[in-house]
Amino acid sequence: MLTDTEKKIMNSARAEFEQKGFNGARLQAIADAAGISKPSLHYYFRSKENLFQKIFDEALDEYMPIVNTWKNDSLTWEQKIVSFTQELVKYVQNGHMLFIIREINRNPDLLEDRIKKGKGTNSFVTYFEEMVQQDEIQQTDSRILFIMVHSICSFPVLNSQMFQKSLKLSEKKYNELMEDYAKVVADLIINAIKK
Amino acid sequence: MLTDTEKKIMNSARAEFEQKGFNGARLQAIADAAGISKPSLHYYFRSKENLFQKIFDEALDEYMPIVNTWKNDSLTWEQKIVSFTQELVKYVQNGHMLFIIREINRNPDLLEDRIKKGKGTNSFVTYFEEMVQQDEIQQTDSRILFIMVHSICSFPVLNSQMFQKSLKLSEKKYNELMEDYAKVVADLIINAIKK
DNA sequence: AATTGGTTTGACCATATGGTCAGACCGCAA
DNA sequence: TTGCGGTCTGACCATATGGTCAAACCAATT
Repeated sequence: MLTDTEKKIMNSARAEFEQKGFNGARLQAIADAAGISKPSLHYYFRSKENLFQKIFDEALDEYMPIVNTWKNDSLTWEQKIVSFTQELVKYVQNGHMLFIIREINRNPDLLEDRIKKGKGTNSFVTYFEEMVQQDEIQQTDSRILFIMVHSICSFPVLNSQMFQKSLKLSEKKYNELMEDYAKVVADLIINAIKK
Repeated sequence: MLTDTEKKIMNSARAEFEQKGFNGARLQAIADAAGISKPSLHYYFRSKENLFQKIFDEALDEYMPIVNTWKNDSLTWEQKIVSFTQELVKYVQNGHMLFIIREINRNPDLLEDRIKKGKGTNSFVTYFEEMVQQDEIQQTDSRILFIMVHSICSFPVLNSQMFQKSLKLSEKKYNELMEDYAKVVADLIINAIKK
């Protein structure tokens, strides 16, 4: 269990690391935001590296907890796709996607270490494999579908700044467009793979 | 025109900044890689900030020089999509996409400044607008199509590490899959928007 | 009141890093 | 040869930053 102080530290550390990245993050800033002194940081978490590991691990743990959609047998495959895309977009919007990608790129060992530690990347590959078996779906490589759906849902959030400028939209307008996007895109995907 | 030394510096600076990010990059490392001394860096480029700006601007300039596809009138719209997706995937693979996204996220002013400086983000929005007019295409929001196509092509490259682990593929196998991906995905997009 | 164990911090250290400066180096024109 | 403009660098500086340590603080126990 985490003490009160540890929670405060984790919270401000998460904010700092996510916004600035490992290299940009400052322990002093984390300490200040948590309302404690720098030595206290080291008292609870040995080092910057160690604190970062905790935050990063946590981010990967929380990566996509959207399993309900797939387990719900009363949904048709079309409904599952609609629900999944919407949930995924929503998830990425509040999530740690860019943080994870950025830091993995900085240091690929982060993923390797984690896999060695047992915790795999909990993916939804199998769900896609099953879905593609459906009679009404044309023959499709489930892996390609898997990658495509994730891309469609994640990238517009990651790259929002560029898209906003390209389309000359305010942040508000862009977010409005995103709501449409999630719906329209699900239909397009369904349309694309339906026989 | 750039002197020989300036070119060497730009090259090693580009490599360093792209791999480590602004905060992770070290001027000493750039100087070493260029085979010159640190003061020489400051002689040619006033400061780290300034050198970074040059590299970043250049990266944005080179962002997607794939205009030929669209200007080629002998191609059907289907062929254009096929060609465009393949070119785009190829571009992102060698490109600076993650670098750009990472740094914009670190400091959104980077984009703002550039737009104020006149250089817009050269997008392909208009091409999509025109294409969607086609009779054989069902009514589609060109902006959504624009975002979707870019996402499909860019994200698999950015997030390659995660996808590799999720799908339990070696880097080699993943790159092979990517070749299929570019083709298959074009068909899926066409299928999705065709009447 | 005194002791003890866990918690917290001011003061400090070693190192890394961006940046500066006086002077060396070098090709070339006078 | 000399002088000059441009190029280049060793030595140095100021500051930021991760990390340490001895001492203070404090609640609970005896």
